[in-house]
Amino acid sequence: MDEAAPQKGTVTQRAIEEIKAMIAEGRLEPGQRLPTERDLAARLGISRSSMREAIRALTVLGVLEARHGSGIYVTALEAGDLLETFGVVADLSRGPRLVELLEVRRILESTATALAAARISDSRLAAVEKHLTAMNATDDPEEILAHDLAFHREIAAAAGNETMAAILEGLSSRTFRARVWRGYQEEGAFARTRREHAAIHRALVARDPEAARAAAASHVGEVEEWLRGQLGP
Amino acid sequence: MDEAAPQKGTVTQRAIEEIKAMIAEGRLEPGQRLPTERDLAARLGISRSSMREAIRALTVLGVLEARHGSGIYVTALEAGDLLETFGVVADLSRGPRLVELLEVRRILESTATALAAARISDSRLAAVEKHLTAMNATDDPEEILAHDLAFHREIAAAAGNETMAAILEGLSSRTFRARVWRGYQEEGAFARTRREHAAIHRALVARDPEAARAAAASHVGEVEEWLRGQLGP
DNA sequence: ACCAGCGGAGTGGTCCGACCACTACGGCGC
DNA sequence: GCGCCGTAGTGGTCGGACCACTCCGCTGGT
Repeated sequence: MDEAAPQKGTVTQRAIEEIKAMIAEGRLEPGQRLPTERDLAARLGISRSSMREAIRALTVLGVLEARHGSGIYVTALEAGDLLETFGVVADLSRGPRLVELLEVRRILESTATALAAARISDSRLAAVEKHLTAMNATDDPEEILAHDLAFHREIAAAAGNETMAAILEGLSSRTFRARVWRGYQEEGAFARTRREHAAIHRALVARDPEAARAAAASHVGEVEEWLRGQLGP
Repeated sequence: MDEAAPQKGTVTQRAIEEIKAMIAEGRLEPGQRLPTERDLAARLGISRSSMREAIRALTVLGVLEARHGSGIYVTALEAGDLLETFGVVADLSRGPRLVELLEVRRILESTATALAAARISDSRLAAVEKHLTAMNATDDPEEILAHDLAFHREIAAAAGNETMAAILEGLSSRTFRARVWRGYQEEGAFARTRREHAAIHRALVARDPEAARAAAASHVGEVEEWLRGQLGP
């Protein structure tokens, strides 16, 4: 009955909510240092072990950062910090869920590319071009993949929405791309990939959002369709 | 037994990666039960405390589920399980990042609504209608919000992409909506919201994807613009 | 006066052992 | 055969000890 100060679930869970609330309410600013583990534990009346579990959980979520010997700090709370865990989703997903993730990526990537076409700066466009040529100049799959990722990363950054860029980054996490990519490229899709990348680049140079959207959607859609085919039969 | 290998970072981090790898490689299936904390700790040659921190972290990420007195289990690894942490991002974001999140929502929600227009079943359409009328039949903001959330949730579910639905769910988490909603509706936006919801519903009934896309984009876009205005001047 | 080096205080990281709270299961009594 | 109950085993919590690292002020030399 006394809902005032009951123990909801585990004490660790309570500690997590407590710290989250402190940040949400502005009692803790990004970059600020927290009291020591021992202090925090004492304040909430729990053991240091339980408090450590709470801190560790928030560390993994990208909310806190523990510096050995120095203290615990709130991260900058940038999109990248918080959405890093998105990569875990991509890494652990399989089967139909992979297709769904690619569908989400197709939607976001096409929009991001369209925005980039309208906003991209000349210097950034040069960076995109650099990765495009580097990608076509080598046969090492590992290197190609790296430039492929950088190619799309530059475009996402040019769209001007850090949150979207962070999500796309997670959807292109190394292991995710590696798993899908390997099989896809084994079927001689290199040439097609090159054409698609070239098309995206042309649309960016032409500052043509709709062409960029179509090219990006088609690019991701090709992989999506291939993967869908892998699952069915 | 003794891994002469170098210890990358903390032992807890290593344990987290280890368990994640077990799942990614299929050594652990969804729903399967893990060895006991004491066992796992012994296998990796670390203390139970450190192993507990690893398990807690993965629990918060929605990868594992600990049942007191029973054991530790891998979750179903459904989109909802893994993307629950997405709500944390929404809750801790502020200022410009809120606008970015709304922009992402606008993109996904408009596409989801378009897909729903083409695929929605009659029974689900009836559910959407139910929430629409219930939303218009009350003046309690709390109740309106609840039906508003359910309205969009039904539509997202009808789009047939669980991953997208889970992301949208996170972007509409209670505290997120509550924070933005409150200010927005204070300015007498109820009438406008009703019109927009009605427009979305009409497009669904007409099975018109493009109309649905436009209506949804406009709906979210209105809030987005309002919020953008709140920040600037 | 200045600066390099050292050392100690304080922090997070790890480990241990004990106990509590809860669940599951099998045996006991009816 | 059924249901109750005890017990073994599990995760949850606690307190303390020690280690590894960082930071900063002090010391000693120049």
